[in-house]
Amino acid sequence: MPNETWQPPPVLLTVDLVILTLRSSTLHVLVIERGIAPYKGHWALPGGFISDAGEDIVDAARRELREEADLDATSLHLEQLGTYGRPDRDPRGRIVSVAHLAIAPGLPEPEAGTDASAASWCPVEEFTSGRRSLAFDHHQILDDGLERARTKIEHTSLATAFCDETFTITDLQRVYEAVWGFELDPRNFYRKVQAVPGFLTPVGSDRRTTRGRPARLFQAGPEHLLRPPMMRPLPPDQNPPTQSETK
Amino acid sequence: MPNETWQPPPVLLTVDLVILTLRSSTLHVLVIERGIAPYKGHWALPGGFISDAGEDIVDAARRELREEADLDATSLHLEQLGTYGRPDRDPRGRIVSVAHLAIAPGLPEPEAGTDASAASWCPVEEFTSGRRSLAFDHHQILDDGLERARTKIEHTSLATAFCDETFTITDLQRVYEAVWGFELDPRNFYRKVQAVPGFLTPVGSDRRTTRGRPARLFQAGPEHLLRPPMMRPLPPDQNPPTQSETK
DNA sequence: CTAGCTTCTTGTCAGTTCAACAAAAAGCAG
DNA sequence: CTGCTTTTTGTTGAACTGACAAGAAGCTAG
Repeated sequence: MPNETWQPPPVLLTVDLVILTLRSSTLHVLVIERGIAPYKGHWALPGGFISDAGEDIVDAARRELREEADLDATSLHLEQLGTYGRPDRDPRGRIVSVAHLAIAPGLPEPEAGTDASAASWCPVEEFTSGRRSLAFDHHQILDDGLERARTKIEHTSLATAFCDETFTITDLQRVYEAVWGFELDPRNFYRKVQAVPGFLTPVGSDRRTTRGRPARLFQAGPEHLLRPPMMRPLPPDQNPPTQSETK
Repeated sequence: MPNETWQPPPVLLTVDLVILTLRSSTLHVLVIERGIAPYKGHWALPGGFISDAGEDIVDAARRELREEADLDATSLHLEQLGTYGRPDRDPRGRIVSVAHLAIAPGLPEPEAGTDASAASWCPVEEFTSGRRSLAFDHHQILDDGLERARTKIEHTSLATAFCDETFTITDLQRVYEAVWGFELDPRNFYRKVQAVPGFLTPVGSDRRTTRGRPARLFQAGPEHLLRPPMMRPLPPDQNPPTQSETK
């Protein structure tokens, strides 16, 4: 019970970033090699302290995005993921981190930031498989970010955030396949995405070609919520009882 | 750029709670009348400061749930909603709040807690309609909590958290209707929920009755993710173009 | 104790969607 | 032109959806 003299204990606030992108059809996350203690020399998610008492949290996330990844937050998707405050998560003391999820299209190779000795894109599979590990509770944060991405591309247009301004339907399919981790039928995918009102806007008869038949170009449509959603099939180990079988 | 002497600014951390329940088929939220400044005498969401530097955030939420609402957190749904840290959100200074969403079944009339002069269930419609207002940015938090509930009962079993241990399918339908704000066909609803594998487990031939034919009793099943999801129909103002019309 | 009322449960049926596969279209390389 | 790749359009049977009818199982009133 708080008495008259009790004062709430102050904590230090950081932002951490799960920045995802697609490189050669594989899902990558941006990680840094820590240049300072604790966990010096280990891999970690980019992030840092709130810079001053007047800085909004999302502004801090945007700033770190710029400082540590040289990415412009105005052009890419950024959302709050969750707040991680286990008392023992940081050996320096009570440090609470507001994690964010960022989705970036394409490519630019990142540069080392202020307190990171190296920053690089790494396939997420390196971490989910356990081959590489992350400092602090960043493994948990990454898992939560991936799960958020997996479920959110089901019923929102988030997948378009992985693509450039204009893209083909096959480009979009690569996003779904990389995030979900299995392949989809191109013919059914092709019609399904176009059947969702407001998901995609065709950009005038423009096309682009590499090897096969040229593909139509689209851009993200006005609708953020996908109805009907792009439901991923259940894992193949489950035998889904159909409504008729159940009766 | 942080120099050698720079120290991250400490902030004060609070937890706030959006506690939802159903009373006579209407969605209610628990609000308190603030007993202390700021906003003394205004309505607000229950919440409070982290009690000490070693308290985990979710533990703080559980504690506030007990202190301010006399609810046992072990038996009800509690999840993190989001973190609100606009620099000007609290006139006392830089106070960051980790909001949580709690779902409670039924009934007990709450009692006034430590720094709340009154606590009571209030229909959410009072706030969403603008008839009543909330202190701080709690209106935003409530809106976010409601939206989270609306979308989450679509593809998770969250709706069962509004019900008692055992419940009828009509009970469950009332939850969906209250949260979504419109009525559903009982006959289609009846079969739809039972067609989702793992959503409901029938409890042995038990029944219960008030006026009509006795209804079967169920309890929450083992599955947390609903496949297929309980999709709400789109708002009636939209004319959904069918796939065949689109072609 | 039967008629009527309420609520729960099962049936039915047409329109729509979905997944799997075939096939056509459109470019390029040789 | 022939073959190869990739994109786009068709087809088809099974499954799901939403709207509604009808039966089942209690209670209450007369």
